[in-house]
Amino acid sequence: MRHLQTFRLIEAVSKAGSIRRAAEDMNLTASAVNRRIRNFEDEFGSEIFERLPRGMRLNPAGELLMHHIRQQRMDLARLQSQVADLSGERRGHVTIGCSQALLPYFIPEEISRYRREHPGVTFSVVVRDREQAEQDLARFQTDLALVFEPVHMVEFEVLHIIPQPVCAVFAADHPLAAKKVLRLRDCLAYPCILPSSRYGVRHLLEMAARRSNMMLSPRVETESFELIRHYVLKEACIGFQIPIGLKSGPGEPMRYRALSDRFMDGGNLFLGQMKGRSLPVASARFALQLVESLNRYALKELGITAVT
Amino acid sequence: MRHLQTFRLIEAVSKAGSIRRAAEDMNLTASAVNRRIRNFEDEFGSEIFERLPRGMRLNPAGELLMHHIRQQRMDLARLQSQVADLSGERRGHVTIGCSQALLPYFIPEEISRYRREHPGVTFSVVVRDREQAEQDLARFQTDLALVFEPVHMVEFEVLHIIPQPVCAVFAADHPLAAKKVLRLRDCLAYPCILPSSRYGVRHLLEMAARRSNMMLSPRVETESFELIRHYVLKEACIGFQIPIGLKSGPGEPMRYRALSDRFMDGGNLFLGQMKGRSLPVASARFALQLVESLNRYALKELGITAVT
DNA sequence: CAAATCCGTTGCTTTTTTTGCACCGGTAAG
DNA sequence: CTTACCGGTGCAAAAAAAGCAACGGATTTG
Repeated sequence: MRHLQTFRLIEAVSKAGSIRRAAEDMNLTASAVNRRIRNFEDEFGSEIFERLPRGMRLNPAGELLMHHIRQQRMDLARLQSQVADLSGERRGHVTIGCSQALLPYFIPEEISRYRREHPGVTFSVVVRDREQAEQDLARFQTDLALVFEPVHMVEFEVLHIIPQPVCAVFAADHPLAAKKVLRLRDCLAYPCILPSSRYGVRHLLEMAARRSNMMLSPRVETESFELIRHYVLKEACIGFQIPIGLKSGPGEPMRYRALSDRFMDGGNLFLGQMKGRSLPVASARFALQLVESLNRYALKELGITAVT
Repeated sequence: MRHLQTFRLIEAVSKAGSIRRAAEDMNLTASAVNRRIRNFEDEFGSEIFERLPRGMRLNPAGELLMHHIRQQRMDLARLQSQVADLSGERRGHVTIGCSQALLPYFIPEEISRYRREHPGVTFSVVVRDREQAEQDLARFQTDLALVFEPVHMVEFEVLHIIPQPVCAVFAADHPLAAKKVLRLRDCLAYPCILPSSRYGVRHLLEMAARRSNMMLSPRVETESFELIRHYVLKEACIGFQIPIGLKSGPGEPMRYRALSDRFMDGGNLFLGQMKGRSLPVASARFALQLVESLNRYALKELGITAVT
């Protein structure tokens, strides 16, 4: 869009850190970029960059402006989405940030189901840990976030919550498979593989271990939930995950069971958006579908009628 | 601001009803305006005007866009206000729509008090009945509205409420001045002067009259509260107003007393803004001061600690 | 029914704005 | 010191926008 060019330049400069680099990125000369920004600052009534000897950096006014720009851009996108919706054709693009646990079953199923009804809608799925997911929302880089135990920044608006206990994961022939009730202590008797510390599951495990005076000493520590799921099939060890990312059944080589331990808190899976934003039509509808599906899941798998 | 020129043109066309008239208003030729709008429609992805034989009119998409434009413009103004505030100098402009009753005492006092502390802030006061006041808010033409008994559209966000009983107003030498308790029936025994029907006071009076099987037959009907206040001094008749627009005291030639009648409901004075808007710094602070003052007023004059 | 009026639109020229290029002065690092 | 990189500026070229004049269509008016 033509009249937003100046905003794009400002963003480019703020990202590149200098006019010259930004100019290169945008296929312009430094002088053109320089002049546009100076003109804008004049009209705006205030400088928005600090001129450092090595380049430019947004000053506080610029930070405010940057937020306005992103907001404005998103508003425009939503508007266009509404207008497209007005003419009957349901088109649009949904960007969702979600944690790894949703990747194997939940998210693919949901997207495919949504696209079955609205083939004109496309999706971007970005995998983020709970902290990044919220930052992305605040920067308008995603429409929705579906994360386990978010850090709960102020700008996160919760659309739905379902509980997710921490589950132990092991091969079907593992000794623990015979036990009816699993405590953390039982699991730690065996070697284990854990997600790294920035994930919610690890956090909950650490807290439980501390409270019951135990130590977590993983054989393997990893960022990848997928690795965990596959690793427990190779070596007789215990992994930990949340149930929404797992599948049970007689044919599955893997078993899982929720930990039942008075020191072990369960976590929650949050669906949320940027506070106060009104989402594009497609994203809003997809969020509605997610809420409904999460409810159905909670009822079926957990026997719970979730709140909100 | 340069890059908003297209938006201004769109607004002008929508207001003027034709490209040619809009072009004249904006000191341009029709062809220039026409081309800008067509270009914008191309980029936007949808037509925003209906081409009628006698001119142009916004279509639904255009209406949505128009709202976006106004919102966006206001956001920018708020941003600039914030930035100005950042650099220490408190500057800005407050636009408030209010009903006539606030004009003689309340609003002048409040504005002058605010400006005593922040001389850099300027004000626009527009006098509106309750319906217009809310429309202005929705069109981002005012920041705040202070009105008696608004019609309560969905977009009105209430910032504060204080109750205001309907009061009878008469000359100090009027027979009613002797009575301790005033009922509507007492007043209607005398000739009266009433505000016209779109005002809240008249509305409440009508309802009370209907419920008690009486008729309102005003000698004079007027849009002007000021006229009412002065007229009761000339002819021995009764006017009706709300107390915040009245002044009592031994030196005053005029008396007023709240109607105490089981059929007569009191009304409320509402301070509100457009739902979901975040106001410019100056307007937000002024709203805060108004809330505080209204509270003080309610406590002192009405003996009430108001809610919210 | 025809003339007049008002509308949006378009080809072409002119004006204005924006960009590119070359270069300046200044700061920081090697 | 030299080198490299930075933001800023004067001037010419290029691109975008505006003005002008005219066209075709629809409505109103005489």
